[in-house]
Amino acid sequence: MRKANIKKDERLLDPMDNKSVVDRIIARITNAIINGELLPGQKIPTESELCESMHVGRNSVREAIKVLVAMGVLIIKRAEGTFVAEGFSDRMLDPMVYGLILEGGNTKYLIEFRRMLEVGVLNLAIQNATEEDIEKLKQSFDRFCNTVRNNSSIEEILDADIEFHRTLEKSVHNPLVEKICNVVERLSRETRARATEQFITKEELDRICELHERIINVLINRDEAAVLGVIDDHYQYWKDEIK
Amino acid sequence: MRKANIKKDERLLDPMDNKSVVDRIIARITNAIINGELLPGQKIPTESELCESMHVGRNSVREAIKVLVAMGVLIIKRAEGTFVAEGFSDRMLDPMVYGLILEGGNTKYLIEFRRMLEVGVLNLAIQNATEEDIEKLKQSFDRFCNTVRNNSSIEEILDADIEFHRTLEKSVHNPLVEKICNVVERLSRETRARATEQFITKEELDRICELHERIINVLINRDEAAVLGVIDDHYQYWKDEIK
DNA sequence: GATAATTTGTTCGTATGTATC
DNA sequence: CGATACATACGAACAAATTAT
Repeated sequence: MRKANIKKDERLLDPMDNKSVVDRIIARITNAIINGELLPGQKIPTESELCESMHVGRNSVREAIKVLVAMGVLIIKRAEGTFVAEGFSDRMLDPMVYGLILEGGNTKYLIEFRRMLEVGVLNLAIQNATEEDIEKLKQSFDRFCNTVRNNSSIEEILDADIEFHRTLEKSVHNPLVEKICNVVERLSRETRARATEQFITKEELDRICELHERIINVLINRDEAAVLGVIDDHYQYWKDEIK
Repeated sequence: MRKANIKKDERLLDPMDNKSVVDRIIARITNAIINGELLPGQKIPTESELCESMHVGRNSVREAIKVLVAMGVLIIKRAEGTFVAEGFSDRMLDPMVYGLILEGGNTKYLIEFRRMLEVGVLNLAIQNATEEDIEKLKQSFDRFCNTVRNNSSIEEILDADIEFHRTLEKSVHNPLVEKICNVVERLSRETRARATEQFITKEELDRICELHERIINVLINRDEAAVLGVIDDHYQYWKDEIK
């Protein structure tokens, strides 16, 4: 009956007036988490208890919990209980993955975003990386070069490349940034595999090793001014893949 | 019986061997979307049909659909059917929101990420913005200055600021970047509100107008070298809010 | 080690609300 | 208005997994 007609886009947590029973349960649980009633790692009431306390059916409770589990907010341990997750979860970025797929496989936007992320990561690494981080990065670089010069398959080279970038991202010391980079890398892997097939000549492989070395040098010298140029050169290869 | 024992971390879509009935249904639907069997905007089979074709209970189908709806992958039109979403949905980033909350309200990571995004946005805008975009941004800047100098409330100033940044982000012409910035802005709004209360003196307000103007100038002059400095200055204010 | 209790997983049946024709 | 199709919601029952006794 009541038309509500709230402002409009003030969603994003706190549905509150969503008539759906399931949504109300979701809101109730998430609010409890936000308010600190439910702390990370803590056990939430059993399904039956939630049914009773909220006067709703068990199936509705289950649907609500399932949603939160899929989002990575709750973790179910069967026959033991349901618990609030602690910190980030991989699956929190899954919906973004679906979004990219539904966006029509437009890899252009993804590649552009990835480039943006890499620039940001290098900038942040310049600020936050420790000497130990840099040491690890050097080791990662050596492994990458060995892989490249060892006549490895594209898959292996790509893995080594990703490992290098992961190490770099770790040196930022920001789990949020790390998780997002993670997903973007996995998503753009196929595109990169196709792009990588093109510069399989020895000279190009040498050159890409050199580019990685330049990244390390920029980091060591904390040379912010050089960041954009390095990443741009690094991207020049598969830039043409953008259709 | 069969233990499968897949490689390892090859999750991220394609669970496939998850014993859970609900997860299998989710996998089936998402795979159909990825393979192109189900196209964006298309209607998926009814709950009953899915029950029958997969030999599972109706509740399991409902739980699976609920999950995908919560992720923004499916859209239910009551009494009409359930449809595959087209493109991004705001709720695809909700899980990230929860992730930040569970990460212990550590706003440091969020602010750092936001700063990274702004640098990236400005860089991309320099590459992609049209003259028309810049014109719109100037208008947005004027509105912002008027709001600031009109003795407005913090809320109003913040809204005007966000509007300015939204305009800037639009000029990047990348929906993925736009969506992510969107969410990050909404998330960091509270933190910024607290920070903004501190520099309420007239001189500071003038200065923040000037900073916005500098952003525009950097864009007009396509001055990539100045990007980092501008954003850093822009952040100097609420940098101390990082605890 | 075996049994019982607890808790989640799955299914079925049924009734209700809501939109379309 | 009625008929139909579909989603929403509840309740009951049994299966499976884990823990505690």
